[in-house]
Amino acid sequence: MLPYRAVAQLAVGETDRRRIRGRRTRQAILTHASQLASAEGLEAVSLQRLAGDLGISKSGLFAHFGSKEELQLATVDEAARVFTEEVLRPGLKAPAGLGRVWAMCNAYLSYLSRGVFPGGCFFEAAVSEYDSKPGPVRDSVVEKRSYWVRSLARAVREAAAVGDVRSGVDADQVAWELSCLLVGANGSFVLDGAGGGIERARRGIRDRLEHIASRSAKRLPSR
Amino acid sequence: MLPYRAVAQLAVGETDRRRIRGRRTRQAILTHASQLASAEGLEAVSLQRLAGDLGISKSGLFAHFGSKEELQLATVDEAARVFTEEVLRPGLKAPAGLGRVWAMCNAYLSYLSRGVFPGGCFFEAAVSEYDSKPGPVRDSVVEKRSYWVRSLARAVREAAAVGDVRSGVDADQVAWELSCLLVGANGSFVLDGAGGGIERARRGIRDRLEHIASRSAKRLPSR
DNA sequence: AAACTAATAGCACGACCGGTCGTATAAGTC
DNA sequence: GACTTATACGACCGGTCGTGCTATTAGTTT
Repeated sequence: MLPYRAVAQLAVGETDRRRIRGRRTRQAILTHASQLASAEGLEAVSLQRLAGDLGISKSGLFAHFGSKEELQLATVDEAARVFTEEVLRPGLKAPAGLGRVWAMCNAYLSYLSRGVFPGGCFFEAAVSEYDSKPGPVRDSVVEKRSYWVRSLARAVREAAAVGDVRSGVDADQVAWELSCLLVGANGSFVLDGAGGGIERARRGIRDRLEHIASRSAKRLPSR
Repeated sequence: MLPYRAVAQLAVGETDRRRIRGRRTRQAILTHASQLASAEGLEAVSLQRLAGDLGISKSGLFAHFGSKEELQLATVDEAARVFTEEVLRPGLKAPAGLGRVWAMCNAYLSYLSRGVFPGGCFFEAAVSEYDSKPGPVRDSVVEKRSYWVRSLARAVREAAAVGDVRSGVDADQVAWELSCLLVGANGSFVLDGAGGGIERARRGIRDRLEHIASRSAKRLPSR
């Protein structure tokens, strides 16, 4: 591996402005940290490991964050940025209705199967790692995950508002069940790699959505 | 070959207090270790922590197992013993049919809400902790968890065999979806303590079972 | 009571952890 | 040129980890 300086300079080029180099390094750290954390857990990402992988010194890395916890929080934020880009944004492009709910679920399943994070969904891994470790990291992770489930619930309510959903359907219950199937897909995907769980989840979600669809709702696309 | 005296001691069995003392210590260690691991993860159960909690020395504890991995494997086995007693056995008491599937799911939900393990289901915690850490511990945990899902699938097939299930239903798909809802209940229970997720899961599972029930199937009890 | 042995304790090791410190270099400013 | 600030390095600290070696305690046998 090239020494750090060579890499940073290659990346930045000749029009070197101040602070750019540090930012690049920081971004490289966070990218690698979030990938690693999805697979091995946030706690397993030690300063030493991270610095070794990136070919920089532990103390140099440390100086970017000031504490382990700050590094972890920044890693979570980076993962949230990726999640927004890879799941929320494409899912919300679909027009409101059951089609949007379906698109959001498929965006999540695609994000899994494309291996955006090598260890499956970053937030599922982080939530189950931190579920009983109180502190800022847990708070951040839980909040960001719950935002996703709330977005699903909102999409279901919007679908009801545009007349896609039969009356008497509990939107929060539906969203909760959908998120269970998505989490299950993540689990199966992580455990046995293949896409079996993802197809199972797609089938289950389609069933569930067709079951609550009103007669006037459009048919769901195949994916 | 054992010396004759050792054979004699083995024959006397329970009346030998020397062996008893060691066994009781070992059992106390494993009970505490499995409880702790469900809440904080298997890796967080260090010899130091465990010995401190139990008021014994680290090396004394260590001598019972010979390695950290052996301790972890024994802890997993202990958790499996508890799971069998608290979930599988009561669930399988119900006669074959959809009622048994319902009973198994309810046994699991009861095992959650009674707090048999303080950190929710031991195996869900362990699986997500070890999903990308190859080795004997992962193998053991994954095998025991998949045994539970296979048991669910078998119960669904039995229900079909006794005529409780409409034709054309994919038993493995149903079992997979049920396990997703149960896992979701565990997640909600661990995250926000209350029984909201458990009731959500019960509702979802009941819906799902009624949806696949044949006309001849008996009504499900309230729980 | 002495001998024996399983169970437990004491102690030290090397590896790794997060974190601190002083120092060196590179780039921008005066 | 000298000065400033951002950036990274190497050496080191106290602490925890799993583990091994040796001593001690307690219960049984003779």
